[in-house]
Amino acid sequence: MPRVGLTSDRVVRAAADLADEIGFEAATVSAVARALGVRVASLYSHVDGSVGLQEGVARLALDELADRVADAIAGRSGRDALVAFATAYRDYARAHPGRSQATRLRVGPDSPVVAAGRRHAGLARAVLRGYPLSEADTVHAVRLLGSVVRGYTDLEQGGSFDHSEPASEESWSRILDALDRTLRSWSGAATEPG
Amino acid sequence: MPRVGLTSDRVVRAAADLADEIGFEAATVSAVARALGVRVASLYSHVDGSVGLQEGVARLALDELADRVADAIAGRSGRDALVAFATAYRDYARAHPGRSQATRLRVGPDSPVVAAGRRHAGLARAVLRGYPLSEADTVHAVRLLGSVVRGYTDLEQGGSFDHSEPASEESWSRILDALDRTLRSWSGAATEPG
DNA sequence: GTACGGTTCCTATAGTCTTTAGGCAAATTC
DNA sequence: GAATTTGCCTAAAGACTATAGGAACCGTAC
Repeated sequence: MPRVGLTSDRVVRAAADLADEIGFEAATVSAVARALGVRVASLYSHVDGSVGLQEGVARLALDELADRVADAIAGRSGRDALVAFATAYRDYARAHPGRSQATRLRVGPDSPVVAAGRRHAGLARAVLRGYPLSEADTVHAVRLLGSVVRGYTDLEQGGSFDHSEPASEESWSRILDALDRTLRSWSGAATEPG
Repeated sequence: MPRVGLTSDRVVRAAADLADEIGFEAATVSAVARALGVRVASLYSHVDGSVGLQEGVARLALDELADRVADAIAGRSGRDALVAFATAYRDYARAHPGRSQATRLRVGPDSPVVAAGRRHAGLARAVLRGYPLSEADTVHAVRLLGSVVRGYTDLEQGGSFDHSEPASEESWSRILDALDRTLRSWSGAATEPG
Protein backbone atom coordinates (compact mmCIF):
# COMPACT_ATOMS: atom_id res chain seq x y z
CA MET A 1 0.00 0.00 0.00
CA PRO A 2 1.76 3.13 -1.18
CA ARG A 3 1.46 6.10 1.12
CA VAL A 4 -0.56 9.02 -0.09
CA GLY A 5 1.06 11.56 2.20
CA LEU A 6 -1.90 12.65 4.26
CA THR A 7 -1.65 15.58 6.64
CA SER A 8 -4.28 17.47 8.58
CA ASP A 9 -3.92 20.32 6.17
CA ARG A 10 -4.30 18.20 3.06
CA VAL A 11 -7.35 16.44 4.43
CA VAL A 12 -9.05 19.68 5.42
CA ARG A 13 -8.21 21.22 2.07
CA ALA A 14 -9.63 18.22 0.23
CA ALA A 15 -12.78 18.52 2.33
CA ALA A 16 -13.07 22.21 1.47
CA ASP A 17 -12.70 21.54 -2.25
CA LEU A 18 -15.22 18.75 -2.05
CA ALA A 19 -17.62 20.98 -0.12
CA ASP A 20 -17.49 23.52 -2.94
CA GLU A 21 -18.35 20.80 -5.42
CA ILE A 22 -21.05 18.81 -3.66
CA GLY A 23 -22.05 21.00 -0.71
CA PHE A 24 -20.74 21.35 2.81
CA GLU A 25 -23.19 18.85 4.28
CA ALA A 26 -22.28 16.19 1.76
CA ALA A 27 -18.54 16.55 2.34
CA THR A 28 -18.51 13.84 4.98
CA VAL A 29 -15.49 12.00 6.33
CA SER A 30 -16.42 9.12 4.06
CA ALA A 31 -16.73 11.31 1.00
CA VAL A 32 -13.39 12.95 1.67
CA ALA A 33 -11.75 9.54 2.09
CA ARG A 34 -13.16 8.48 -1.26
CA ALA A 35 -11.95 11.65 -2.91
CA LEU A 36 -8.47 11.07 -1.53
CA GLY A 37 -8.45 7.41 -2.55
CA VAL A 38 -7.98 6.29 1.00
CA ARG A 39 -9.86 4.29 3.62
CA VAL A 40 -12.08 6.14 6.06
CA ALA A 41 -10.20 5.07 9.16
CA SER A 42 -7.01 6.58 7.76
CA LEU A 43 -8.38 10.08 8.19
CA TYR A 44 -8.98 9.73 11.91
CA SER A 45 -5.29 10.16 12.67
CA HIS A 46 -5.29 13.51 10.92
CA VAL A 47 -8.58 15.14 11.81
CA ASP A 48 -10.70 14.87 14.91
CA GLY A 49 -13.62 13.04 13.39
CA SER A 50 -16.59 14.57 11.71
CA VAL A 51 -16.84 17.77 13.73
CA GLY A 52 -13.07 18.27 13.65
CA LEU A 53 -13.18 18.09 9.88
CA GLN A 54 -16.05 20.56 9.65
CA GLU A 55 -14.42 22.97 12.03
CA GLY A 56 -11.20 22.65 10.07
CA VAL A 57 -12.98 23.64 6.87
CA ALA A 58 -14.71 26.50 8.68
CA ARG A 59 -11.41 27.76 9.95
CA LEU A 60 -9.73 27.41 6.59
CA ALA A 61 -12.57 29.29 4.91
CA LEU A 62 -12.67 32.08 7.49
CA ASP A 63 -8.91 32.59 7.22
CA GLU A 64 -8.95 32.51 3.45
CA LEU A 65 -11.89 34.89 3.36
CA ALA A 66 -10.28 37.30 5.82
CA ASP A 67 -7.19 37.37 3.61
CA ARG A 68 -9.28 38.30 0.61
CA VAL A 69 -11.26 40.92 2.46
CA ALA A 70 -8.09 42.45 3.88
CA ASP A 71 -6.64 42.56 0.40
CA ALA A 72 -9.80 44.11 -1.01
CA ILE A 73 -9.96 46.98 1.47
CA ALA A 74 -6.24 47.73 1.51
CA GLY A 75 -5.59 51.27 0.32
CA ARG A 76 -9.28 52.16 0.18
CA SER A 77 -11.49 54.15 2.49
CA GLY A 78 -15.04 55.40 2.84
CA ARG A 79 -17.49 54.17 0.25
CA ASP A 80 -14.75 52.48 -1.79
CA ALA A 81 -13.70 50.43 1.19
CA LEU A 82 -17.28 49.60 2.07
CA VAL A 83 -18.05 48.31 -1.41
CA ALA A 84 -14.79 46.39 -1.62
CA PHE A 85 -15.40 44.84 1.79
CA ALA A 86 -18.95 43.69 1.14
CA THR A 87 -18.23 42.54 -2.38
CA ALA A 88 -15.32 40.41 -1.23
CA TYR A 89 -17.74 38.44 0.93
CA ARG A 90 -20.31 38.17 -1.80
CA ASP A 91 -17.78 37.05 -4.39
CA TYR A 92 -16.38 34.45 -2.05
CA ALA A 93 -19.83 33.05 -1.36
CA ARG A 94 -20.48 32.71 -5.06
CA ALA A 95 -17.08 31.27 -5.93
CA HIS A 96 -16.90 28.92 -2.95
CA PRO A 97 -20.39 27.94 -1.83
CA GLY A 98 -19.20 24.98 0.23
CA ARG A 99 -16.48 26.89 2.06
CA SER A 100 -18.96 29.70 2.54
CA GLN A 101 -21.49 27.37 4.11
CA ALA A 102 -18.74 26.17 6.41
CA THR A 103 -18.32 29.68 7.79
CA ARG A 104 -21.94 29.45 9.01
CA LEU A 105 -21.10 26.46 11.20
CA ARG A 106 -22.07 27.00 14.81
CA VAL A 107 -19.23 26.18 17.12
CA GLY A 108 -18.61 26.20 20.83
CA PRO A 109 -17.15 29.31 22.44
CA ASP A 110 -13.73 27.69 22.89
CA SER A 111 -13.34 26.48 19.33
CA PRO A 112 -10.38 27.83 17.35
CA VAL A 113 -12.92 28.91 14.76
CA VAL A 114 -13.96 31.73 17.10
CA ALA A 115 -10.55 33.34 16.86
CA ALA A 116 -10.72 33.26 13.08
CA GLY A 117 -14.11 34.91 13.27
CA ARG A 118 -12.79 37.71 15.40
CA ARG A 119 -10.49 38.81 12.61
CA HIS A 120 -13.53 39.61 10.51
CA ALA A 121 -14.92 41.96 13.11
CA GLY A 122 -11.57 43.74 13.02
CA LEU A 123 -11.78 44.16 9.26
CA ALA A 124 -15.26 45.63 9.55
CA ARG A 125 -13.94 48.10 12.11
CA ALA A 126 -11.20 49.06 9.67
CA VAL A 127 -13.76 49.86 6.99
CA LEU A 128 -15.75 51.96 9.41
CA ARG A 129 -12.75 54.14 10.23
CA GLY A 130 -13.66 55.96 7.04
CA TYR A 131 -16.94 57.10 8.57
CA PRO A 132 -17.63 59.64 11.29
CA LEU A 133 -18.62 57.23 14.04
CA SER A 134 -18.03 57.40 17.75
CA GLU A 135 -16.47 54.38 19.41
CA ALA A 136 -19.86 53.39 20.82
CA ASP A 137 -21.57 53.79 17.47
CA THR A 138 -18.91 51.74 15.75
CA VAL A 139 -19.98 48.56 17.57
CA HIS A 140 -23.52 48.99 16.31
CA ALA A 141 -22.31 49.79 12.83
CA VAL A 142 -20.08 46.71 12.77
CA ARG A 143 -23.11 44.63 13.65
CA LEU A 144 -25.23 46.29 11.00
CA LEU A 145 -22.58 45.83 8.36
CA GLY A 146 -22.10 42.19 9.32
CA SER A 147 -25.83 41.58 9.29
CA VAL A 148 -26.38 43.07 5.86
CA VAL A 149 -23.47 41.23 4.26
CA ARG A 150 -24.33 37.94 5.87
CA GLY A 151 -28.05 38.21 5.31
CA TYR A 152 -27.76 39.27 1.70
CA THR A 153 -25.26 36.59 0.71
CA ASP A 154 -27.30 33.92 2.50
CA LEU A 155 -30.53 34.91 0.82
CA GLU A 156 -28.87 35.28 -2.55
CA GLN A 157 -27.16 31.87 -2.31
CA GLY A 158 -30.42 30.34 -1.15
CA GLY A 159 -32.11 31.55 -4.30
CA SER A 160 -34.50 33.91 -2.54
CA PHE A 161 -33.90 36.63 -5.12
CA ASP A 162 -34.24 34.39 -8.15
CA HIS A 163 -37.97 34.84 -8.62
CA SER A 164 -38.34 38.58 -8.55
CA GLU A 165 -37.09 41.37 -10.76
CA PRO A 166 -34.73 43.11 -11.08
CA ALA A 167 -31.56 41.06 -10.89
CA SER A 168 -29.75 40.78 -7.60
CA GLU A 169 -26.88 42.81 -8.99
CA GLU A 170 -28.87 46.01 -9.02
CA SER A 171 -30.19 45.55 -5.49
CA TRP A 172 -26.67 44.93 -4.31
CA SER A 173 -25.37 48.27 -5.48
CA ARG A 174 -28.47 50.11 -4.29
CA ILE A 175 -28.16 48.53 -0.86
CA LEU A 176 -24.50 49.44 -0.60
CA ASP A 177 -25.40 53.00 -1.57
CA ALA A 178 -28.00 53.08 1.16
CA LEU A 179 -25.60 51.61 3.67
CA ASP A 180 -22.97 54.17 2.80
CA ARG A 181 -25.43 57.01 3.32
CA THR A 182 -26.61 55.54 6.58
CA LEU A 183 -23.10 55.27 7.92
CA ARG A 184 -22.18 58.78 6.85
CA SER A 185 -25.16 60.25 8.63
CA TRP A 186 -25.22 57.92 11.59
CA SER A 187 -24.10 60.22 14.36
CA GLY A 188 -26.48 62.98 15.39
CA ALA A 189 -29.25 61.59 13.29
CA ALA A 190 -30.64 59.72 16.26
CA THR A 191 -31.67 62.99 17.84
CA GLU A 192 -33.25 64.42 14.72
CA PRO A 193 -37.02 64.56 14.73
CA GLY A 194 -38.90 62.29 12.33
CA MET B 1 -49.79 -2.85 19.64
CA PRO B 2 -52.06 0.08 20.40
CA ARG B 3 -52.20 2.76 17.76
CA VAL B 4 -50.73 6.09 18.58
CA GLY B 5 -52.70 8.04 16.03
CA LEU B 6 -49.91 9.33 13.82
CA THR B 7 -50.61 11.83 11.09
CA SER B 8 -48.31 13.86 8.87
CA ASP B 9 -49.15 16.90 10.91
CA ARG B 10 -48.48 15.30 14.28
CA VAL B 11 -45.16 13.89 13.10
CA VAL B 12 -44.00 17.20 11.69
CA ARG B 13 -45.11 19.00 14.82
CA ALA B 14 -43.23 16.55 17.02
CA ALA B 15 -40.16 17.08 14.86
CA ALA B 16 -40.48 20.85 15.22
CA ASP B 17 -40.77 20.63 18.99
CA LEU B 18 -37.83 18.28 19.14
CA ALA B 19 -35.80 20.60 16.91
CA ASP B 20 -36.39 23.44 19.35
CA GLU B 21 -35.11 21.25 22.17
CA ILE B 22 -32.11 19.51 20.67
CA GLY B 23 -31.43 21.42 17.44
CA PHE B 24 -32.74 21.09 13.93
CA GLU B 25 -29.91 18.85 12.76
CA ALA B 26 -30.40 16.44 15.63
CA ALA B 27 -34.13 16.10 15.04
CA THR B 28 -33.68 13.08 12.77
CA VAL B 29 -36.35 10.63 11.73
CA SER B 30 -34.99 8.24 14.33
CA ALA B 31 -35.07 10.83 17.09
CA VAL B 32 -38.64 11.82 16.24
CA ALA B 33 -39.71 8.17 16.28
CA ARG B 34 -38.16 7.76 19.72
CA ALA B 35 -39.88 10.90 20.96
CA LEU B 36 -43.22 9.59 19.70
CA GLY B 37 -42.63 6.14 21.20
CA VAL B 38 -42.90 4.52 17.82
CA ARG B 39 -40.68 2.51 15.46
CA VAL B 40 -38.75 4.37 12.80
CA ALA B 41 -40.41 2.66 9.86
CA SER B 42 -43.81 3.77 11.07
CA LEU B 43 -43.05 7.36 10.18
CA TYR B 44 -42.40 6.63 6.55
CA SER B 45 -46.10 6.34 5.78
CA HIS B 46 -46.66 9.86 7.05
CA VAL B 47 -43.66 11.86 5.94
CA ASP B 48 -41.50 11.53 2.87
CA GLY B 49 -38.33 10.40 4.59
CA SER B 50 -35.67 12.58 6.03
CA VAL B 51 -35.92 15.50 3.62
CA GLY B 52 -39.70 15.40 3.67
CA LEU B 53 -39.61 15.71 7.42
CA GLN B 54 -37.19 18.63 7.30
CA GLU B 55 -39.18 20.41 4.63
CA GLY B 56 -42.31 19.83 6.66
CA VAL B 57 -40.76 21.52 9.67
CA ALA B 58 -39.51 24.35 7.47
CA ARG B 59 -42.97 24.86 6.08
CA LEU B 60 -44.59 24.70 9.49
CA ALA B 61 -42.13 27.23 10.86
CA LEU B 62 -42.47 29.61 7.93
CA ASP B 63 -46.26 29.53 8.16
CA GLU B 64 -46.26 29.96 11.91
CA LEU B 65 -43.75 32.78 11.64
CA ALA B 66 -45.71 34.52 8.90
CA ASP B 67 -48.81 34.39 11.12
CA ARG B 68 -46.94 36.05 13.94
CA VAL B 69 -45.41 38.68 11.72
CA ALA B 70 -48.77 39.46 10.15
CA ASP B 71 -50.24 39.80 13.59
CA ALA B 72 -47.41 42.05 14.74
CA ILE B 73 -47.70 44.53 11.89
CA ALA B 74 -51.48 44.63 11.80
CA GLY B 75 -52.72 48.13 12.49
CA ARG B 76 -49.25 49.65 12.46
CA SER B 77 -47.38 51.64 9.87
CA GLY B 78 -44.08 53.39 9.33
CA ARG B 79 -41.48 52.97 12.01
CA ASP B 80 -43.91 51.13 14.30
CA ALA B 81 -44.59 48.55 11.65
CA LEU B 82 -40.90 48.21 10.84
CA VAL B 83 -39.96 47.56 14.45
CA ALA B 84 -42.86 45.17 14.96
CA PHE B 85 -41.96 43.29 11.79
CA ALA B 86 -38.29 42.85 12.55
CA THR B 87 -38.84 42.09 16.21
CA ALA B 88 -41.35 39.37 15.40
CA TYR B 89 -38.61 37.56 13.48
CA ARG B 90 -36.07 38.10 16.20
CA ASP B 91 -38.39 36.93 18.96
CA TYR B 92 -39.31 33.83 17.02
CA ALA B 93 -35.66 32.95 16.48
CA ARG B 94 -35.01 33.23 20.19
CA ALA B 95 -38.13 31.36 21.28
CA HIS B 96 -37.87 28.63 18.64
CA PRO B 97 -34.25 28.11 17.63
CA GLY B 98 -34.92 24.75 16.00
CA ARG B 99 -37.89 25.91 13.95
CA SER B 100 -35.91 29.00 13.08
CA GLN B 101 -33.01 26.92 11.81
CA ALA B 102 -35.50 24.99 9.72
CA THR B 103 -36.47 28.17 7.88
CA ARG B 104 -32.86 28.35 6.67
CA LEU B 105 -33.17 25.02 4.92
CA ARG B 106 -32.27 25.21 1.26
CA VAL B 107 -34.90 23.64 -0.90
CA GLY B 108 -35.48 23.03 -4.57
CA PRO B 109 -37.40 25.62 -6.58
CA ASP B 110 -40.50 23.41 -6.76
CA SER B 111 -40.74 22.64 -3.06
CA PRO B 112 -43.91 23.75 -1.23
CA VAL B 113 -41.60 25.57 1.15
CA VAL B 114 -41.03 28.16 -1.57
CA ALA B 115 -44.66 29.21 -1.51
CA ALA B 116 -44.53 29.69 2.25
CA GLY B 117 -41.44 31.83 1.79
CA ARG B 118 -43.20 34.06 -0.68
CA ARG B 119 -45.68 35.12 1.96
CA HIS B 120 -42.84 36.69 3.90
CA ALA B 121 -41.84 38.86 0.99
CA GLY B 122 -45.44 40.05 0.87
CA LEU B 123 -45.34 41.00 4.53
CA ALA B 124 -42.16 42.97 4.01
CA ARG B 125 -43.84 44.83 1.16
CA ALA B 126 -46.73 45.63 3.46
CA VAL B 127 -44.36 47.21 5.98
CA LEU B 128 -42.72 49.26 3.27
CA ARG B 129 -46.02 50.77 2.18
CA GLY B 130 -45.47 53.13 5.08
CA TYR B 131 -42.42 54.59 3.37
CA PRO B 132 -42.15 56.81 0.32
CA LEU B 133 -40.73 54.24 -2.09
CA SER B 134 -41.31 53.80 -5.80
CA GLU B 135 -42.31 50.35 -6.99
CA ALA B 136 -38.79 49.77 -8.30
CA ASP B 137 -37.21 50.92 -5.04
CA THR B 138 -39.50 48.69 -3.03
CA VAL B 139 -37.90 45.53 -4.39
CA HIS B 140 -34.50 46.71 -3.26
CA ALA B 141 -35.86 47.77 0.09
CA VAL B 142 -37.54 44.40 0.60
CA ARG B 143 -34.21 42.75 -0.02
CA LEU B 144 -32.42 45.10 2.36
CA LEU B 145 -34.98 44.56 5.06
CA GLY B 146 -34.83 40.80 4.62
CA SER B 147 -31.04 40.82 4.68
CA VAL B 148 -30.80 42.83 7.88
CA VAL B 149 -33.38 40.78 9.75
CA ARG B 150 -31.97 37.48 8.60
CA GLY B 151 -28.35 38.45 9.07
CA TYR B 152 -28.86 39.94 12.50
CA THR B 153 -30.87 37.02 13.88
CA ASP B 154 -28.40 34.53 12.45
CA LEU B 155 -25.41 36.25 13.94
CA GLU B 156 -27.13 36.80 17.26
CA GLN B 157 -28.25 33.16 17.49
CA GLY B 158 -24.77 32.03 16.52
CA GLY B 159 -23.34 33.94 19.45
CA SER B 160 -21.37 36.41 17.35
CA PHE B 161 -22.45 39.32 19.54
CA ASP B 162 -21.75 37.61 22.84
CA HIS B 163 -18.19 38.73 23.19
CA SER B 164 -18.44 42.44 22.63
CA GLU B 165 -20.18 45.25 24.44
CA PRO B 166 -22.79 46.62 24.55
CA ALA B 167 -25.55 44.05 24.66
CA SER B 168 -27.26 43.03 21.47
CA GLU B 169 -30.45 44.71 22.61
CA GLU B 170 -29.02 48.17 22.16
CA SER B 171 -27.60 47.45 18.72
CA TRP B 172 -30.95 46.09 17.67
CA SER B 173 -32.81 49.31 18.39
CA ARG B 174 -30.03 51.44 16.94
CA ILE B 175 -30.03 49.39 13.77
CA LEU B 176 -33.79 49.64 13.41
CA ASP B 177 -33.50 53.39 13.87
CA ALA B 178 -30.93 53.53 11.12
CA LEU B 179 -33.02 51.34 8.87
CA ASP B 180 -36.06 53.53 9.41
CA ARG B 181 -34.11 56.64 8.48
CA THR B 182 -32.65 54.95 5.44
CA LEU B 183 -36.06 53.91 4.19
CA ARG B 184 -37.55 57.35 4.79
CA SER B 185 -34.84 59.04 2.78
CA TRP B 186 -34.35 56.34 0.16
CA SER B 187 -35.82 58.04 -2.86
CA GLY B 188 -33.95 61.04 -4.19
CA ALA B 189 -31.05 60.43 -1.88
CA ALA B 190 -29.22 58.54 -4.59
CA THR B 191 -28.76 61.77 -6.49
CA GLU B 192 -27.67 63.84 -3.51
CA PRO B 193 -24.01 64.74 -3.37
CA GLY B 194 -21.90 63.19 -0.60
C1' DG C 1 22.29 -4.54 4.17
C1' DT C 2 19.62 -5.11 7.92
C1' DA C 3 17.56 -4.36 12.27
C1' DC C 4 14.84 -0.89 14.80
C1' DG C 5 11.19 2.53 15.97
C1' DG C 6 7.84 5.42 14.63
C1' DT C 7 4.40 6.67 11.47
C1' DT C 8 0.95 5.73 7.95
C1' DC C 9 -2.47 3.37 6.32
C1' DC C 10 -4.95 -0.79 6.54
C1' DT C 11 -8.73 -4.53 8.01
C1' DA C 12 -12.24 -5.63 11.17
C1' DT C 13 -15.94 -4.45 13.92
C1' DA C 14 -19.75 -2.09 16.21
C1' DG C 15 -23.18 1.50 16.57
C1' DT C 16 -26.47 4.78 14.48
C1' DC C 17 -29.40 6.54 10.82
C1' DT C 18 -32.10 5.96 6.43
C1' DT C 19 -34.97 3.43 3.59
C1' DT C 20 -37.75 -0.34 1.61
C1' DA C 21 -40.39 -4.77 1.73
C1' DG C 22 -43.66 -7.37 3.59
C1' DG C 23 -46.74 -8.99 7.70
C1' DC C 24 -50.06 -8.80 11.49
C1' DA C 25 -53.54 -6.43 13.99
C1' DA C 26 -56.62 -2.69 14.78
C1' DA C 27 -60.11 0.27 12.96
C1' DT C 28 -63.74 0.87 9.59
C1' DT C 29 -67.34 -0.54 6.61
C1' DC C 30 -71.05 -3.25 5.28
C1' DG D 1 -69.32 -10.57 12.31
C1' DA D 2 -66.70 -10.76 7.83
C1' DA D 3 -64.15 -8.04 4.51
C1' DT D 4 -61.34 -4.25 3.65
C1' DT D 5 -58.50 -0.68 4.66
C1' DT D 6 -55.14 1.41 7.44
C1' DG D 7 -51.48 1.74 10.98
C1' DC D 8 -47.71 0.18 12.98
C1' DC D 9 -44.75 -3.55 13.17
C1' DT D 10 -40.37 -6.83 12.18
C1' DA D 11 -36.65 -7.70 9.11
C1' DA D 12 -33.00 -6.40 6.34
C1' DA D 13 -29.77 -3.77 3.48
C1' DG D 14 -26.89 0.26 2.73
C1' DA D 15 -24.27 4.43 4.32
C1' DC D 16 -21.64 7.13 7.73
C1' DT D 17 -19.08 7.53 12.18
C1' DA D 18 -15.88 5.78 15.22
C1' DT D 19 -12.41 2.74 17.62
C1' DA D 20 -9.04 -1.09 18.09
C1' DG D 21 -5.42 -3.32 16.54
C1' DG D 22 -2.29 -5.09 12.68
C1' DA D 23 0.93 -4.59 8.80
C1' DA D 24 3.65 -2.04 5.57
C1' DC D 25 6.49 1.88 4.81
C1' DC D 26 10.11 5.45 6.15
C1' DG D 27 14.33 7.18 8.16
C1' DT D 28 18.05 6.10 11.01
C1' DA D 29 21.83 3.45 13.05
C1' DC D 30 24.79 0.01 13.08
